[in-house]
Amino acid sequence: MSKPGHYTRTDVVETALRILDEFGLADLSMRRLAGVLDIQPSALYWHVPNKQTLLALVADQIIDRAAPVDHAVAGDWKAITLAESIAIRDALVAFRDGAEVVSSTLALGLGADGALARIRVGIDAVCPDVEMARIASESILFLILGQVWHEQQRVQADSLGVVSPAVATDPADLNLDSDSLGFSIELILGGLEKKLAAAR
Amino acid sequence: MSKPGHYTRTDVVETALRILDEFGLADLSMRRLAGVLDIQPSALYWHVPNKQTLLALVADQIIDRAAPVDHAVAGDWKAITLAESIAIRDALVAFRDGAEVVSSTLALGLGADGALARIRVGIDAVCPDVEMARIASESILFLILGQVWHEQQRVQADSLGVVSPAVATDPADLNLDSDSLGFSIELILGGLEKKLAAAR
DNA sequence: CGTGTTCCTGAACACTGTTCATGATGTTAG
DNA sequence: CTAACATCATGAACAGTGTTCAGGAACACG
Repeated sequence: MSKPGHYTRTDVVETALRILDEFGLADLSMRRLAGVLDIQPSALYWHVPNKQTLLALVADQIIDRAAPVDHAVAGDWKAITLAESIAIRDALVAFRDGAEVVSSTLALGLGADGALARIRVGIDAVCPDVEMARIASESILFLILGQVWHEQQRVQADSLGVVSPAVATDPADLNLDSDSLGFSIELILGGLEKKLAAAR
Repeated sequence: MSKPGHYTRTDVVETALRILDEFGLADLSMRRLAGVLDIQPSALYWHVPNKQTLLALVADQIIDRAAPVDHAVAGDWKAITLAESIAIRDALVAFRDGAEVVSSTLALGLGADGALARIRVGIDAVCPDVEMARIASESILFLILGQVWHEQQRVQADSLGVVSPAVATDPADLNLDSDSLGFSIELILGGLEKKLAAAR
């Protein structure tokens, strides 16, 4: 970095994203971000009203970078929803502390709505009750966020050497966790299918 | 407060719990806690190694105060699991920012394991696959935490007057949210029942 | 040339969690 | 009764945090 000229809002968000990925959310401070950009901390407040909305923009970036899903190749509505969910999971895993950032942004209602929208498309196609569809897709989103957050926090705890090496994160467990997320989503989709059949 | 004598660890945790409930997590600082106890902030570090474990103790208190469930009166395993889940939800709702405190404590693996244990009892009774039972109960816990966290954050946002009054929290919505949590848990339990039937 | 917008400086405010040497209690042992 | 000890607190300090604000360079437009 240390470009001499002026910065744009996009530059600030992208740099924040890099700091987040390299050093984690705890080390993503306004002063550090300003330092990397070779700028005074106060200068950041021209681009962004406060840190919370900065984090919301970061969260949006994380979600927006989730890989697209080809619905034709995926299959039926359950396969589509599952594929979209995995895509979002992968996007969260791609950045350090991604789940925590998106979680709090979502809780504050400041953005990252794209995630919910992508989960909903497959469900809306077969679920006429919009309230039911909302609850089901929100449930899946909570599942993803909770799981990935838990996983990422455990990785960080391991790297700090707090946990005994016997239970430390085995690389093989990551695939296993991906499977377990798929399994829990299948639980919800199976339950939803049952409800839909009963309603008809 | 402002008792002259010495304090015990329980006193500290209980006072923290009261501050949390009255002013929220953001206003629960070590200095404020010390101030309420009429004590220097450094004195807290005799009772507790750091703030994180203090919050873990607070989280444990929140979970421990969840109302017990009479399994005989509840019904089958699904009814038991649902009743336990609702009990935990109510415990989280009982304290301001309760879901956020328990969430982060759980993510850090510092406590609040009682919640997961209570959700598991009904599932373990019918699910022989322990891995499957673990995933299912964790899913339900994530669902509860995500939902209540979202709800509590929205209430706080409303009280700050950030949101338009038209979408502000209607007291009637609280029951509705309780219903929606029950519904999403039923989705998982229904899906699990399906998987169990298929396995046999 | 002057006016206005854009982006940034530098200092300050009011906090935060945490550490450390010191000290005042009260209990227990010789 | 006195000496030792664990218990619980003090007060100052350190190193950070998000945020505000008056001011100042650099550039574009008419």
